Amino acid sequence: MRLTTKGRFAVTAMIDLGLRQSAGPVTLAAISQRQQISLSYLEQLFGKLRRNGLVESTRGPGGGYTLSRAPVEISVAEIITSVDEPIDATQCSGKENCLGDGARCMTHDLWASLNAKMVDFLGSIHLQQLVDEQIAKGFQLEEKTGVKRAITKMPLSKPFRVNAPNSVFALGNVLSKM
Amino acid sequence: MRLTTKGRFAVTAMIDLGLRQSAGPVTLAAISQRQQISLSYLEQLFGKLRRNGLVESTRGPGGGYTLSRAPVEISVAEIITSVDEPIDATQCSGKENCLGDGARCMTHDLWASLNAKMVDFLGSIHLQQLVDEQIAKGFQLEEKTGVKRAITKMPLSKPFRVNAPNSVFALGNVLSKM
DNA sequence: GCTTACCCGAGTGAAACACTAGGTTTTTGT
DNA sequence: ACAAAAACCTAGTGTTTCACTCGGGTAAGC
Repeated sequence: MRLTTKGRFAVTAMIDLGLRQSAGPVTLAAISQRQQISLSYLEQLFGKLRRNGLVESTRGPGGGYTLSRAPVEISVAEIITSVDEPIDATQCSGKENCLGDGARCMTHDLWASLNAKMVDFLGSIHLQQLVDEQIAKGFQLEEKTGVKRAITKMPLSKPFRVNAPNSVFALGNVLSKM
Repeated sequence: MRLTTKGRFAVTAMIDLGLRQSAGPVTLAAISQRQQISLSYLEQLFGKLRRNGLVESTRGPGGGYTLSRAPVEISVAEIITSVDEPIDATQCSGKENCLGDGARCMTHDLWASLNAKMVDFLGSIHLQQLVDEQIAKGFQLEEKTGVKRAITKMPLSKPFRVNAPNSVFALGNVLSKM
């Protein structure tokens, strides 16, 4: 599993979806505006999410995306591994005797077990929890403005570019607390 | 926090260090050979580890690196955050009102809390545990070959290049289990 | 048949990754 | 004093990934 902003975008979008899907399919255009994520980028992410069975799509006007399962049954691990599917893990991929002289490759077992712990952990956090957290923090659904698709043309404040693959899980140096 | 092979290299090297530092400082050249990590790359990583107070160095012949604390007091989170120090987290870094119309930025709180959980988790895993795990799996220290620095010139099997920033925590799709 | 919205692939600049090259400095053994 | 060993440092280099744009295509609703 890899942790980047890509994963964050996916999780964020999924929460947005979880918060609003009660009113029917949610369009990517709407998520793009609310979460300031490029529409085309969202399309790529949701393509993967759909192919991994996390969301379902309905096309045409009034269409959009819906969660294909209850938010309780979607884990953060699933979302993240869906969008950046890992290619290969260890440099000695597969082979047991990676150091030549019969010595076991430390990296192998080690990282596998650490990986398992990570997946367990992120697998234990479900979308429902994150959605609830947002509601608890004061999220309120906007009133549906009477007519469906009332505001067709809007200023549309383009999501500005962030090109940096900036770090997820940023934090001040942990050491400073010791 | 970002999870890549960079972090894995650092953790692996630190375990190697933890396993052998009882016999005095460990050279990067030795770690490089054992773990198949480029020497210069290791130097860069250990430069950061040293500046973050995780290891101490002694120069000159017979020198090398030692852990600056007991393995019980070094967490995986510290190692990882030491080598790839995060630059910036959210795209709306710092600002509260990121969406303009007073709406709070969902990403902010959300990712902060998820981050905290991750750091807590990786902070709860200590080097000692990983070292013990290796010992349990059959690790044995080589006999010190009498003379210090006995084998000066060796075949030296150069670590081969892996250039891909390949994924850490790789795993088969989680979905397939559901 | 127009609009809406999902779908898809190819391409792009910037950044990070995983190194290499080539040095300098400090310490040790002779 | 000298050479070797080791840490230290800076500046590069090719590849990959990130985050995104562009330009179309396809399915559904009015």
